[in-house]
Amino acid sequence: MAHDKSSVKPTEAELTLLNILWQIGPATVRKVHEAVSTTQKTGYTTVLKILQIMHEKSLVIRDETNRAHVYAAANSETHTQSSLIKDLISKAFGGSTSKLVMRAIDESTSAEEINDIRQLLNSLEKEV
Amino acid sequence: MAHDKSSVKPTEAELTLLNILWQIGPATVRKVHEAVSTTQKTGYTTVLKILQIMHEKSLVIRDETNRAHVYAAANSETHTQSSLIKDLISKAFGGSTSKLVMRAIDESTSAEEINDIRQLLNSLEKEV
DNA sequence: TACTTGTTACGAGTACATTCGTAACATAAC
DNA sequence: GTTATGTTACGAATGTACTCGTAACAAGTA
Repeated sequence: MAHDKSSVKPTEAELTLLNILWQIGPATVRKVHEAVSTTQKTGYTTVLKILQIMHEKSLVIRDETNRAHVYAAANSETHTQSSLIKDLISKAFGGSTSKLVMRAIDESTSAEEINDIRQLLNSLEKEV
Repeated sequence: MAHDKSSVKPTEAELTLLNILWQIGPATVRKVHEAVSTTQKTGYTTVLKILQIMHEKSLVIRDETNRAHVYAAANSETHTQSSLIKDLISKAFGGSTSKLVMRAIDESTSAEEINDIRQLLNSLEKEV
């Protein structure tokens, strides 16, 4: 029950590795370590250990066919993003999605970003 | 430098207490504990200790005039919400605000919520 | 003054997150 | 078969979050 798939919130270090796995797809520890090393200085066994813990938590799946195990994210990026957003909405926005959206748009200084959001809204208007 | 005002991200327990302080305004430990007790079973000294830690981190300010100190959130709810959103955007949405907004809207099942967001978008369209 | 009440301060224990060194192991190269 | 290389597994150390019991203290009450 404790390590139920949907109830596990990845930690910060775990989220970093998930981002890499979503980007490059299933990968060995070595590949993940190479990728993470471009932005941080983290030891190889640290990456290994975190992936092992994530495996215990079912945050990743692991193919043990070859000697170098191949890790992959257990959940899609979309699914994880949704769950992180829901968590933030409930803890900091009183459960109100629209409040979060408004606050996010307040932060959006880039014109391109605003355009993206505007287009999204337009398509929403048409659908409903 | 470590406890610079803007760089401190409240922990989960801290955010719970901040929510209470934003709601009821400046309050003693007793008041905060009473409020938190309606939804959780947390000891009085636990609330006290967390408020003391938050004071060290400058997440709250404290009036020591009376024997029972009066605590208040150091930053506005809006400011804190913005900083939490920025954090999430950078860690789980590749820095893209619009991606977060889209994902948030995907989650928004309530018609009322969607209406709120639509109105927000309409006002945005007019402004720009 | 002694007692009761309510408060802050302190310290310790538990749990989790993160780090990495070392050992154990498998496989390939020689 | 021995060695070198690359891998996983294990365990320990550190730091942070959270919890609460107990002590110390302040102030009113009898």
